[in-house]
Amino acid sequence: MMVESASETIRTTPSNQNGVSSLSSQSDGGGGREGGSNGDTNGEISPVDLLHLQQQQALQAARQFLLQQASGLNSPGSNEVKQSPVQVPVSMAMMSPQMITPQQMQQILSPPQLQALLQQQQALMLQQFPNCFTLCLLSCGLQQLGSKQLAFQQQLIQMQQLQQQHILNLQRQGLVPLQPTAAMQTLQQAMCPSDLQQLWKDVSGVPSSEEALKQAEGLDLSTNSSNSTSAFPKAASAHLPLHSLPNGQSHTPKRDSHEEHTGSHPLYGHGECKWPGCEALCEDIGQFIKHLNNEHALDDRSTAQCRVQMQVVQQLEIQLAKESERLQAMMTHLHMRPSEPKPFNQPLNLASSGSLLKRDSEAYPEGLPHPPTSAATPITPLRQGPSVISSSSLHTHSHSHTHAVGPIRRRNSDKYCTPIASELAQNCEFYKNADVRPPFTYASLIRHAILESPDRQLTLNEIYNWFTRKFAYFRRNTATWKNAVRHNLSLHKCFVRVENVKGAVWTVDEVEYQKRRPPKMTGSPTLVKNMISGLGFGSLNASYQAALAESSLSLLNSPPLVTPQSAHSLNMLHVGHDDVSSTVEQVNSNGSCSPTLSPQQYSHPVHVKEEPTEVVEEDSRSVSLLAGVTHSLPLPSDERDLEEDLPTEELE
DNA sequence: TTCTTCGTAAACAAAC
DNA sequence: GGTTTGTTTACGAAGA
Repeated sequence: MMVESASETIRTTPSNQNGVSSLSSQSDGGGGREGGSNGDTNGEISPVDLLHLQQQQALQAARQFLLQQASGLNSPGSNEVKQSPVQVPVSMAMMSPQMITPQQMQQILSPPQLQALLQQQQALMLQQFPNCFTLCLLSCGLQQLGSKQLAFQQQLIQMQQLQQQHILNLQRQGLVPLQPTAAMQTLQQAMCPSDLQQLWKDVSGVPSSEEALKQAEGLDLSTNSSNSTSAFPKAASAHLPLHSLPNGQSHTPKRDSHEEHTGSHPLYGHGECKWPGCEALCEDIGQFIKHLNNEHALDDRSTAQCRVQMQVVQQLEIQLAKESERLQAMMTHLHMRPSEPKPFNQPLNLASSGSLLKRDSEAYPEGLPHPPTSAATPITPLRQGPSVISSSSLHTHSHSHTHAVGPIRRRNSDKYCTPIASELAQNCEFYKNADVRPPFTYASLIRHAILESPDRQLTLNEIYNWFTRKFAYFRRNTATWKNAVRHNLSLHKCFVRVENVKGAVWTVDEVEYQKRRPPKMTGSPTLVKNMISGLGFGSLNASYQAALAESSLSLLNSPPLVTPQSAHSLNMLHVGHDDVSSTVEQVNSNGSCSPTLSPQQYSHPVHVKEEPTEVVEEDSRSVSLLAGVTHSLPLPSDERDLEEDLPTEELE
C-alpha cells in the first residue's frame, strides 16, 4: 500500500516539468513564469538582447571566416561558387531586419571590438542562467555543465542557422569564393586534429573526415575524446554516419545499415534534416542519409559551416575554461578541495534532467540545489533525480517506491547541499515558483523558518505558511508534508514547544540542533581541524568540510569565544551541517532576497513573546528554553550572545 | 552487517 | 462532530 501510494505521488509529481524544458524555455527567452523572473533579476540582458547578440556573434564568426577567405579571393575556386541572383533577395529576405550585415558590422566595429563582443556574448550566455548557475558550480562542481552545454548547443544551432544563411547568401552573391584547400587549411589551423575530431563529435555530432576514414578502415578510435566534455554520449557519436569522405567515398554500408536500423541520427529528426539551415524533408533515415551525402558532403559550404561552428564552440570552451578557473579559485578560497575534472555530461544539481542525468547521487560533488540549477535539471535533487537541482534534479532516480523524495533529499541536504540560508536566499524566487522540492530536511527547513522569524518562534500554522510561501512544492500534498512537519517538531528535541497565552509556538534549541551532528566532530577546535585535514577533504562534503575548517579557524581566531567552558559547545555549534551553511554564508551570501542568519544569529537565544504559562518539561528542552528565555532580547549577533548561550550546554 | 538519519504513513489523543 | 495540533510507532531507504 505504501509503495503504491508513494508511486502515485511520484507519478503525479510534476517535478519533471521543472526540468530541462522549464529552464530551457527560460534560456530561450520564453519568459516562463519563474524563470523569467529569475532571468530578469539576475541577468542584465533581455532575451531580445541575447538574441541580438547571438545574431551578432553568428555574423561575427561568419565575418571572420569571410575575411580569411578574402585572402584567397582570386583563387580559381571562385568559379565554383554558385551564383543565383534570384536567390539572393530570397535569402536576404530570410534574414531578420534587425540583423546587421558583415559589412555593416565591419564598419561599426573593429575586429577587436567584434571579438570582444563575441566574448561578451559568451559570458552573457552563461549569465543567462539564473544565479543557480553560479551556485551550482559552487555546490556541484562542474558536473552539470554538460547539461548546460546542451543548452548552449541549442543556442548554437540557432546561431548556426543564421550563420549558414548568411554564408550561403554571400556565396550565392559570389562574395565568398571558397577554395577547398583554403577551407581545409583554415579548419586545420583552427585546431589540432584531436580537437577537431572532438569538436566534430561534440558539436555537430558528425565525425571528422579523418575519423571517418579511420572508422571506415575499422580502426579503433576509442582513445579519443579524453574526458569527453561533450554532452553527447560517445555512443551517439560512435553511431554517427559517415556522410562523406575526403576521397569521395561515402559512408560504409555497415554504418548505413546501422543508421537505418536504429532510425536515429543527430542530424535527423521529425522527418527533417537538422543540418543547420537545411530543414530538408526526408521521409526516412535512408533518404536522409542520401540527402546528407548529396547535400552536405565535405565541400566548401559544409566546411565553412563547420568552421563557423568550431569558432563558436571554441569561444564557449574558452569561456568554460575561464569559468572553471574561477570555480577553482572560489573553491580554493572557501577551503574546498579543488574539484577534479569531472565529466560534464553529468547533470547539474538542481535539477538535472532526465536522460542525461546520472542517477548516481555520488555524481554530485556537492549538490545544489542546484535547483535552480541547470537548465537541464530543474528538478530538485531530490526526486527526480533529478533535480536539480536536485536539483534534481538532479538525478533521474528510478525511485519506484516509497520514498519519492525523502532519502535523496536528505543526503543531498546533509552531504552535498549548500547552506540552506544561502541556498534559499539565492534561489528564493526559484523555490517560490518552481515545483521543486528543496534539498533540505524538514528539520532544517523548520529551523530556518523559525529562526527567520522576527521572534525566533512560530506557531505550527505559521510554519505551514512559511513552507507554502517559500516553496511551491509544499503547496500540494499538504497532508503529507504537514504531517512530516509535525512529526519532526515532536521528534526532534531541538524544537521546543512553548506555551503562550495565545497558544503554542515552536522555537529552536540551537544547541540541541547542533548536537544532532556526528559526535565524531565534537572536540577541541584543533582536533576538529586536524580531523578535517586528516580526512584530506575526501570523505566529507566539500562545503561541509570547508565550513568545518572555517569554523575551526574562526574559533581559533576568536579567543574571546574559546573558553574552556565553552569550547565544547562552540564546537558543537559549528559542526552542524546547517552551521556549515551559516558559516559559509558569511563568506558567500551577498545579495539575497531573504535575510540570512549568521551562526551567532542562528544560535541566538529565542525570545519568547510571552512567558510560558508553565514549563512542565524538565528535560533538556526546558532547560535550554529557559536559558533562551532568560536571555530574551534578541540582540544583534555578537560574541556576547554566543557566550551567554553556551552555558546552556553545560547544564546538561 | 549494524546503526543512524530521514521521510512517510498511520494511529491516537487532546485541544479547539 | 469535525478539524487542528501534537505525540508516538512503524517501516523502508540510504549512508556511514
